[in-house]
Amino acid sequence: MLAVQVINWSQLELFTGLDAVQLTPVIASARRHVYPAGSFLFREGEASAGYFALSDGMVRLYRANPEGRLHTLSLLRAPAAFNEVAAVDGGPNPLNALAVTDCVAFTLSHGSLRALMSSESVVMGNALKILAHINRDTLERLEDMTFRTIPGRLAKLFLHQSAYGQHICEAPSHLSQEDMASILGTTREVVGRALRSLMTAGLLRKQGRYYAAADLDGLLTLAETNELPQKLTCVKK
Amino acid sequence: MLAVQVINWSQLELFTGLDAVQLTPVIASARRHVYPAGSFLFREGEASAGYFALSDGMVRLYRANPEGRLHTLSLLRAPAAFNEVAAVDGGPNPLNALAVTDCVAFTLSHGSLRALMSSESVVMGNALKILAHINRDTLERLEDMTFRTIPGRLAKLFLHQSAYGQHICEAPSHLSQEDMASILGTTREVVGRALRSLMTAGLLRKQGRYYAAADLDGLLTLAETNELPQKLTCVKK
DNA sequence: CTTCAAATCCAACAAAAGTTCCAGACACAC
DNA sequence: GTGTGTCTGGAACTTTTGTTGGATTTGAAG
Repeated sequence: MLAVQVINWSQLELFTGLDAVQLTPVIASARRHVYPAGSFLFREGEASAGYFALSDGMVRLYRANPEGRLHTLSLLRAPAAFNEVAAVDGGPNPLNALAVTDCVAFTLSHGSLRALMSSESVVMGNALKILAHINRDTLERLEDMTFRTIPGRLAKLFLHQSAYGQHICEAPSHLSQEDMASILGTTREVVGRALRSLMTAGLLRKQGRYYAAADLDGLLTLAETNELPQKLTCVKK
Repeated sequence: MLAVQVINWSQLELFTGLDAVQLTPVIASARRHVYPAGSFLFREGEASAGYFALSDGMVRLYRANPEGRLHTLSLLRAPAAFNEVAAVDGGPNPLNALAVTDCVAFTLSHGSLRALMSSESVVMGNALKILAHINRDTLERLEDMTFRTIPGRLAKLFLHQSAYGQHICEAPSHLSQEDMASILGTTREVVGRALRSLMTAGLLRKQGRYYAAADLDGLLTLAETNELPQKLTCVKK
């Protein structure tokens, strides 16, 4: 942590297409922040914290209900960017952002971003693409919650070829049951049960402490139909 | 239907702030379409149908699962606009759009919209606001599905002071149980049960054929906590 | 090696949601 | 009127999910 944390602005989606000169005002208006593990980068409902570019560490974006159950929308590892919605419209942050590890982030206020967007229309175009993309992802999450059972969602999580996009940085095998539960919007016990049933059905197998996908076709079927695929007892004959 | 259907472009959120001159290319690139009741304006997954401005009729935006259950995201009455996400990024339509009644709509292709946005940065700025807003709404829907029980969601639907935003054009009292079910992401029977239990709890009452909100505080409590509020048997003493 | 905290396993139970079924009510066309 | 289709009311049942509680394993720290 002694090394000065830097960030490659031009590889953030919001600033792709800008040359070194155009990036100067971006860098000038960014502010660097450090967050110890367990602290909040910002909270849901608070005034817009602006655009966040994470240069080091890991962050959880989530919502919580009054009883304390979490719904983790994203689990991000640097480099990553988030809070684009509130950065763009200046409204309250839609999510809580918690530092899972010690973090370093560069931020741009809503005002700075607006200025940058109006002087560089490339940035505004990038923002448009980003928001459209977030929209599609959120809608997919909504569909999962509406139509998929928990084993189905779990299967989808294990398929993970960006099934949950860049929103979840870890392979599910390295997530705790608690984390999987909060990603799937349920509780730890239910995830444990689902893991066991997927294993006895042969879709997952245990590698050491962790589960690994064992039958990709089966997982896909489960994710799409909510049904465990029928074993073909006689494939040929 | 003999009258030529027109539309006031400048009162659409995407084109607010444009004067008559600036609106000329918008009008020039728009195309008028007529859809009979029961037909599709566009389908989920198909190539971007572009931006839709509904000038007459009523449209349902929904997703369906393989078993045929519907999730209605919006039920819109003219004037209204939709499919902004696919119009902006040119990707496939995220939802199905079905004409509930005979409809007239004006459309802008992804290409035309892109051209308009690059020549009039006001339009791009408006698009940005719209996408951010849709995002917040979708996220709220997601939270509802994650944390709220069906009676809770139903209570929220009845509160309806834009609880479901401009996405649902009818007051819940005029929606069929089937429609409410597809808005809440469940089935007709479950909605019927929830309606009865809300009525016996005194939160709704029946006015003729329809249900009406009877206890706004109670509905609010239910929507927020998933618990029927405790009747205070002795308020003063 | 011992000890502690966290993560896991597992069973039994409770509650919520989904399903199936059928009987009325109502609206509209004939 | 009579039929026909849609919408509603409601019971009984199944499945899924949530909850509780205790036993066991694991990994890291001492």
